[in-house]
Parts: sequence; C-alpha cells; structure tokens
Amino acid sequence: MIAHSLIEPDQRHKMDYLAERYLGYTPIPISKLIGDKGDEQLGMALVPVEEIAEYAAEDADVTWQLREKLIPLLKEHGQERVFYEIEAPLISVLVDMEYEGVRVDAQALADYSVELGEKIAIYQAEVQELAGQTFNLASPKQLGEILFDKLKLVEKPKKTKTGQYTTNEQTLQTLASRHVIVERLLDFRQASKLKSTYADALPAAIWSKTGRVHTTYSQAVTATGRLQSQNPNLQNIPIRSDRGREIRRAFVSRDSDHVLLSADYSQIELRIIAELSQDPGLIEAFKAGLDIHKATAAKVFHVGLDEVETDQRRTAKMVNFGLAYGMSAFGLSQRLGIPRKEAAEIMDEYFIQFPALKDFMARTIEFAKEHEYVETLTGRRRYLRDINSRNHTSRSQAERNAINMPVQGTAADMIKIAMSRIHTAIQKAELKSRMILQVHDELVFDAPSSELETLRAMVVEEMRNAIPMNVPIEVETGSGSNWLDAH
DNA sequence: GAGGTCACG
DNA sequence: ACGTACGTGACCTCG
Repeated sequence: MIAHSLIEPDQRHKMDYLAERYLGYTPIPISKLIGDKGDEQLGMALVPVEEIAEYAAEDADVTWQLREKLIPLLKEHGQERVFYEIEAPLISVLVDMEYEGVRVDAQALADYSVELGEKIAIYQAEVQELAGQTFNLASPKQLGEILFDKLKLVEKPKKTKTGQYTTNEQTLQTLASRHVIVERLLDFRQASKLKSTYADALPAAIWSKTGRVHTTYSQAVTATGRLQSQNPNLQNIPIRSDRGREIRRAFVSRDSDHVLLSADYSQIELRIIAELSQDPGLIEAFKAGLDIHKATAAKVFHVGLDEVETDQRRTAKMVNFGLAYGMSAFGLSQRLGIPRKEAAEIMDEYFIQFPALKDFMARTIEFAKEHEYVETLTGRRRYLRDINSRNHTSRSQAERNAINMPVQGTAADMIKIAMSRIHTAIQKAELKSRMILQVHDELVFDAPSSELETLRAMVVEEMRNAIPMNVPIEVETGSGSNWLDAH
C-alpha cells in the first residue's frame, strides 16, 4: 500500500486501526504521514516515494504483515468462500462503478430546489400563523412544545427516551384530524427533506472533472453483507412519494444515444425464505407464478384466489414482509392497526398453512444459540453475542437478527455474485454498457440504445442464476432516458 | 457528537 | 413483565 503512495483519505485511520489491532503496533502512523499532502479533490493522497523510503524497511510492508495475520482468521471463521468467491471478485466491479459515476441533471434539480424553497416558505408561514408565534419548525423540541404544551393536541403525548415529545411522521399522522397545522407540518417536513438532502446536495456532489456524481461503496461493513453507499448515498434516492419521484427523474442517461436499464429482483427476500425453509406451499405459489400476497391471503383466510379482498391482501403482504424481520404479534398489530390478539390469530393461521416456515425459524434460533452466529446460504456469518443474554430486550433483538440476517444476507450474496458475472460478461462481449448503481435488489446500467436488448438478456440471465435455487427467481427490467422512467 | 427524523431496500 | 419488525446514511438542532 505504501509502495503505491496512494491512500484514500477515508481509509487512513482504518489502516492505523488494523495495524494496531492485528500487529500490536502502528508501524507508520499513516494518517500523520499523509497529513495534508493529499489532493482531497482527487480523493487520493500523494506521498513522495523519497519520503516513504526514510522509514525503516520493516515498517513499509504493513499490507503484507496484515495479510499474514488475516488469512488464518478467514479460515478460522469459515469465510474463505465468501471472501474468495464473492467479495474479492467484486472489488474491481465496485471500483469501476465508482469511477463511472452517474449523470445528474443539475439544472432540473436547481429549478426544483427553488420550487421547494417557495413551498417551504409558504408552509412555514401557515404553521406559524396557526401556532400564533414564530419558532423553528426544524427543531423537534420546539415543535413538540408548540403541539403539546401550547395547542394541547393530546392528553398524554408520546415521549422519546430522552423525555422529548415524539413528533415523527407516524405520530403526527394520528393527530392529523385534530388540527390543520399537522398537515402543513408534514408538508413542510417532506419539502425540507427533499430540498436539503437531494435537490441541493446532489448538484453539489457533481465532480467537476467528470460532470458526474461518484458515490463510494463499502462492501464489508454492514452486519448482513449488504453494500452501503455514501458521499453521497445513492441507495436512498426518493421514489415512494410523487414529490420525491421528481428527484429520481434527474438521474439521466449519458446522452441521447444512451438509455438507463434498471433490473430488479422481484420479491427476493420472500423467495429466499421459501428456499431456506423449503416450505412446499410457498414454493408452489412461486412456481405457479401467482401474486404471492394474494396467494398467501387466500390460504390464511380460507377463500378462493379470486375472492381475496383488498384488505386481506394488504394484511398478508404485511405478514410476508414481517417474516423476514422476525416479527411479533405486537409489531404486526401496530402496523395493521388491529388488536394484538387478532394479529396473533393471523400469524398462527399463517404458520399452520406454511408449517416449514415456523420450523425454519425455530431451527435458525436454535443454531444461533448454540454457535452464537447465523449464516447465509454461502456461509457468510453474523455473530450474535446477545443471543443467550439474560436481558430479554437484547436477547429478543438478537433473535430477530438471527431470522433476518440469513434472508437479507443471502439476497446480498446473490446480487454480489450477479454483479461480478455481469461485469465479466460485459467485458467479454466488449459492450460499451456500464453498470452504474446498485440498490440492494436492483442494478442500473447506462447503455447505448443499440446494446439495450443484448444487455437486458445478459443481466436477467446472470441475476436469475447467480445462486441456483428450487424457488424460481424472477427479475423485472425497465428502460428509459431517466431512472424514474426506467422503472 | 448525540438525538430525532426520514429517505431507501 | 419485559418492549417490539430488519438493514442503511444524511440533515438539522442543541448542549
């Protein structure tokens, strides 16, 4: 590493930390060595080779010394397959994606920022008018005092663990019928979020040398094996609300000869639950290509497929999602707005209809308690030190983690494998198409229009077959001149 | 720098 | 009787 004289600023302290932890000392205080010599604009630090040569030889091979210590640890923790077959091949793929970046329409976002700013001013004036005073709407503390001390919207307001009034969206929604001020507040919150986090921040993140936005992916930091994206985070670009979708529209293809191709796994986590549990009913529903929420609703509520009501489907959908999170009857009741007893009955019936799921969950927790870790289909581990804790809260949390990690983590393994294979296939076919984004179950490509169908077939093939399963894996694709239209 | 909030899968 | 759904990052306020 030193020999290359190139160290990303973010990585300096990590090298110091790794050396301290695994070698017992810090050979070169790298963060000090680099100091302010780096060209932060380049995202790299440059150290003259002559300066490095001044350090003793034994201090100049930090990377090798660490390698000698870490390779035995890979084996000890059973992570050789994950490292050599999944993570190592992915490194260069992520490097290429970061380097490639994505084009963002700065003008469109700047225009939208002005529009949002005008809305924000109006909402703020309305809220303060209704409150009868000026205050900082962006301060949850001040807002809580207005809503609950001054306006007294409820008798016993919910409090956070620090004793402040809770003013989050979920709480405000329940108060919407009590005072007009609540609706304006929610409007204010949404517009503020979109303006500061996206409309203003994204144009500022465009790198002048490329005219594109370059995120940084971390591939080995999350508890489950997912990637994470930062500076800026491109994995939480709005899509759920109409106003938010305008942000996504500003992510555009390279030029008019290119299009964005989006490919995403359909119901991937539930399919993985079906595979891990080998539940016959669930597998059969997927094999039949049914609307999975409707199909599970039909079984749970004992009605025909065509007689499933909207609310029944909605309920089944919540249960299906909740499965991957280690849901409780209480959690389900909260989200469905029904009594806990009813939620418990629904869950009981669900597990009668899909009995292998209950066995899978019990087995997984049992495994976790014995080994103090759980693992994905490829052997990726998450250690759960609290799984045998005497503290109910932390033990319960560890149990939910035990259920969730193999599911979320296997999905992460799957898309990582697909990414490496697609990257190789693109090179082999000498395509000009480029993979530019990963959002957990979705990949986005910037492709010459002439390559679109070739690329689409290639991507779908690799994503579907990344990890062979009994459960069919489905991939949905879309294309367009911007990320919103590609969905 | 912690706490609260909210954007995503 | 516990206190409740999993995984993230960014922005704002406030002590």
